[in-house]
Amino acid sequence: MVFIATRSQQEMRVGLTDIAEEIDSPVSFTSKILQKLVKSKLLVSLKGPTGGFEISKKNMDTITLAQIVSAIDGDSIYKGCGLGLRNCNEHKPCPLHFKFKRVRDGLKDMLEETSLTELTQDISKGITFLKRK
Amino acid sequence: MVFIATRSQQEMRVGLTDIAEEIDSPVSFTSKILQKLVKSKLLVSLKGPTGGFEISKKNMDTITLAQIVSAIDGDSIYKGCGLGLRNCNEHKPCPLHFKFKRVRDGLKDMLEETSLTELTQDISKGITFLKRK
DNA sequence: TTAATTTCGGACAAATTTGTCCGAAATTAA
DNA sequence: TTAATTTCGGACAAATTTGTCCGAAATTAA
Repeated sequence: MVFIATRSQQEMRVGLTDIAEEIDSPVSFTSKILQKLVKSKLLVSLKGPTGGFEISKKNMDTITLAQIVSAIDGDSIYKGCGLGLRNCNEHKPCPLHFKFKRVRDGLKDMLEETSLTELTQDISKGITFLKRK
Repeated sequence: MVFIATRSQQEMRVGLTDIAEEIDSPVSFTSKILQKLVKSKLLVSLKGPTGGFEISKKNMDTITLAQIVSAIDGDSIYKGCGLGLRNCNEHKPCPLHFKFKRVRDGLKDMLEETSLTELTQDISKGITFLKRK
């Protein structure tokens, strides 16, 4: 998504093969994940020659990492007891409940507060990288 | 481990079947995990009638959650890039590197700072629970 | 010594996640 | 209209994780 976003900012559409290559992921497998993102409306795909994937600039600002994660893996990361107990809840907490909650909320907050544009900007500023050249 | 620890504090040894039942986990599968913990010396097992598992009190204080996690799953949780990139490191960070590091270090610190006795004490105080009765 | 009880270890099996293949559908440009 | 190019979708396959089975080994108590 970060790679597509950087290209979209340059008004460039990017093909499946380029994406897969950039992130070192199998083409067909990458395709499956992109399909999920398209279904979740986080991404637009266009078929045929000159086709590929793109993210509209307006969308880019509103897309958070949390949305991307949910689109791909569902929201199972946010659920469940740290010890895997079925009966654990706020009222009957397991021994790890509150400490675990603190860590998980940290992850949740990070994902919800980080936008796609934010990461994309760091790339264009040259302070972060997707692939060593 | 928490369950065994609470029993060990009462000078009681506990059998595989009791452990599996308490944590709602298949007996044989539980057995495999306990074997790993025994090999890592976090736990002592005794065969034969009146046999079972126990944790020496002195060990209990020194055992951290991090040790337990490492014994079962290895230390893969502490490694790897948040975006799954191979070339990501401090010097060539991926866009998520530092934010991800913060969250993961949060988990790492929590696991390293929490001792088994600590969780066990909360149980005996009745402020946390392993199984709803 | 013997029978009962318990963990151990290895070989499997089931479930889930990750990855592959290929024809169909859609679209572009000539 | 046609050929080329691209994503889509479903059916599979491989790899990994989770779970099962069962005989062997060890130990206890009678």
